[in-house]
Amino acid sequence: MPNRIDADQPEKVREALRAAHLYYLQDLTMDAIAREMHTSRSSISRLLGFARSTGLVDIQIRSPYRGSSSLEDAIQKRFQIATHIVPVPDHASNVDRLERVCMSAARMLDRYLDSNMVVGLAWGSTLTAISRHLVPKELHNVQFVQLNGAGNNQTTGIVYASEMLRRFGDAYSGTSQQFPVPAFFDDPRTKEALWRERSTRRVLDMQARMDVALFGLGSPFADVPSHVYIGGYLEPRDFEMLDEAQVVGDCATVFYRADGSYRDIHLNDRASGPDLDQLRRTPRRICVVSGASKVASLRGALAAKLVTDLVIDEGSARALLESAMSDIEHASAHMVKP
Amino acid sequence: MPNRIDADQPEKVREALRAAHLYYLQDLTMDAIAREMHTSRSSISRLLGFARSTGLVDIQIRSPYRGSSSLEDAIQKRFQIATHIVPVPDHASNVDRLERVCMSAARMLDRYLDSNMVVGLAWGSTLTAISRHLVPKELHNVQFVQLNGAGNNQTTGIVYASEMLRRFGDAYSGTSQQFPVPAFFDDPRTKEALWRERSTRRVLDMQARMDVALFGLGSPFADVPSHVYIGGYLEPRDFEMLDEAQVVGDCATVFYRADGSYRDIHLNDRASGPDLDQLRRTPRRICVVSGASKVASLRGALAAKLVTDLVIDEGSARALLESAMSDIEHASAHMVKP
DNA sequence: AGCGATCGCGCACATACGTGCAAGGGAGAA
DNA sequence: TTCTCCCTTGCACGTATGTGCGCGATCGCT
Repeated sequence: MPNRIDADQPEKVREALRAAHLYYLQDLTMDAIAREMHTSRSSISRLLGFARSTGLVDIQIRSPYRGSSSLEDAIQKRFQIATHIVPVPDHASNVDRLERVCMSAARMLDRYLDSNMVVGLAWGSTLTAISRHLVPKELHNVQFVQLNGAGNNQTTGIVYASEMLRRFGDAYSGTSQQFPVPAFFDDPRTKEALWRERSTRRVLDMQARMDVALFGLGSPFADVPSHVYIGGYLEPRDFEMLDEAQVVGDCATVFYRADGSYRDIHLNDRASGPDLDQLRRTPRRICVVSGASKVASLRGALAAKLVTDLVIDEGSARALLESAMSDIEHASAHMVKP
Repeated sequence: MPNRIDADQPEKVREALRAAHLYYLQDLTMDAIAREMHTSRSSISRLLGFARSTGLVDIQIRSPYRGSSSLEDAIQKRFQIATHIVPVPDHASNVDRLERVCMSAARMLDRYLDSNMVVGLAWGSTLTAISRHLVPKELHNVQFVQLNGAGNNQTTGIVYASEMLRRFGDAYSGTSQQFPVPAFFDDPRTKEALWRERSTRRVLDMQARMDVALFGLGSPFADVPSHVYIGGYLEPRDFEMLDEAQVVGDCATVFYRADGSYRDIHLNDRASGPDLDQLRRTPRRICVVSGASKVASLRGALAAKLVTDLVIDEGSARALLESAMSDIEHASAHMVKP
């Protein structure tokens, strides 16, 4: 868990900066720094840990302009989106994989955020995992807004959602706006009514003004199906409808098909997530995907043009490309013998 | 010494990026990375060293908006320049101090540089030291140009100057333009004549188009007097002239007084360095100073408005402020009893 | 093909680093 | 004032990391 935000202990921050400067810019050993700063080596070790975890020290990996991974390049070319591949061994468990992708995503996130931005956050296991690994950055007037409700008929889920929002707010000194509605309504008319309420409108307006949206994807076929599918949010007959409608996944509770279509999926009328047409007006839409079982869902999201920036584990990236390749083969096979 | 530039071994770079990602973004131990990458732990250690030294991993210290060091703030306010204080213990030797300031400066430098820039480099012990600690960064079409000649009546100094330029060029994939003239001419007319030559004009034109200038300062009073004063560049009667003219220091062989004046110092007619009026048209002028014995020189340079960004060791920064404070006291003492 | 030079790799050792634990010290409450 | 609680510090230990050295592979030259 990251240390408390730094604004309150100016003395400690100064010492941490000095130690960090000596360690990272002058290559001194902690021992030498301890002598210079008249304290023990272990205190310096802790001080440096503090400096890292509070973002005073910022460690970035920069791929020398796109020559880094041919996988990244290939996806970039094929789908026209910026991609970050997260190296994860193929034999890693799904939990491990998610954790590692989200840790990497969290640490790359500050490249995308800046002061005065409105940032939309989906609610789900991906976002929760990311929120645990954020590295603070000093920003002003950042607003985080929840994209989809978290409640179901058993729990409001609000504690988890608000915990996640709080962590984002803490890390970037921003404010956060909860969206205290159920993930899915039983009756679309309730949603319509609530959507006209001014308190709801405030959230929706904020969503409409987003500069960045951050989300994972759901997949009904995933080895670890997303919250949405197992949390008691949907009834058996809802699942049947999903099946009939050939849904391959969802983004913040809004469902889509393999070809990216979604407008005529009735379940979406009851979903709390943002209208995807509107989501697409957000300039940057960062999608974090972990696990090859989500590739079908991802392809749907890509077809729907929901994603501008993708963070994905290596194995899934490979699977994504392969599935795209085999499409082409099928297509051309289809063409040569009509 | 930094590793060779990375463009030539794409495989090694890819591995280094992967290792760096796993180490810095996912917090794995080198041991774990070695297992994932099927190699030995020591190879990973070396690979990470490579990644750091080639700038694939970029470690920055960010002061949370100006709350960092009150010294930095104070100098900022008093002299209207951006300042970076380098922490160095007071008892450090002059060589140590220079080395550490220059290492820090080198590692901060990439903040200032970008593609397509023209960068002027003075020639002296400060710049040579900086050049030894540069961290590479992938840029395009950067041009480095030498600001002052290096030759004297005993040696051309060209090998050292070109070595320094080469290191800059290597680190930022730029080209470099030497300035193969003596530091000081014996006869100002020779300089005038040479300055009309087209080959010289090319260099001077480039200097006129600089986006960034990087230089140390000379001081005739410094504990370790700068190259200029001990390298056999000046005759005994030149020193007398400096004394008479009340010179306190030089920037790239061009001398100035405590009040910042320099136009009427005749020695400057024979100097190879840039006209200071012209230097001041360069948008960013970064000055690196190490050692309190250069404070008088620095004050002259500040009075002449030669500096927009200052990198200085802590002790000297303190000395600079104190000297400025005592001026004010004297001034006000003068005012209360006229 | 044979030979030497050169490079990269892993081993093993020395050093540097992170962290549980107990003691010290300061702030707040009684 | 005194007691208590909590936070911070340094110690000691185990782990993680850096590096000199020797071996084997590779490349180029004759």
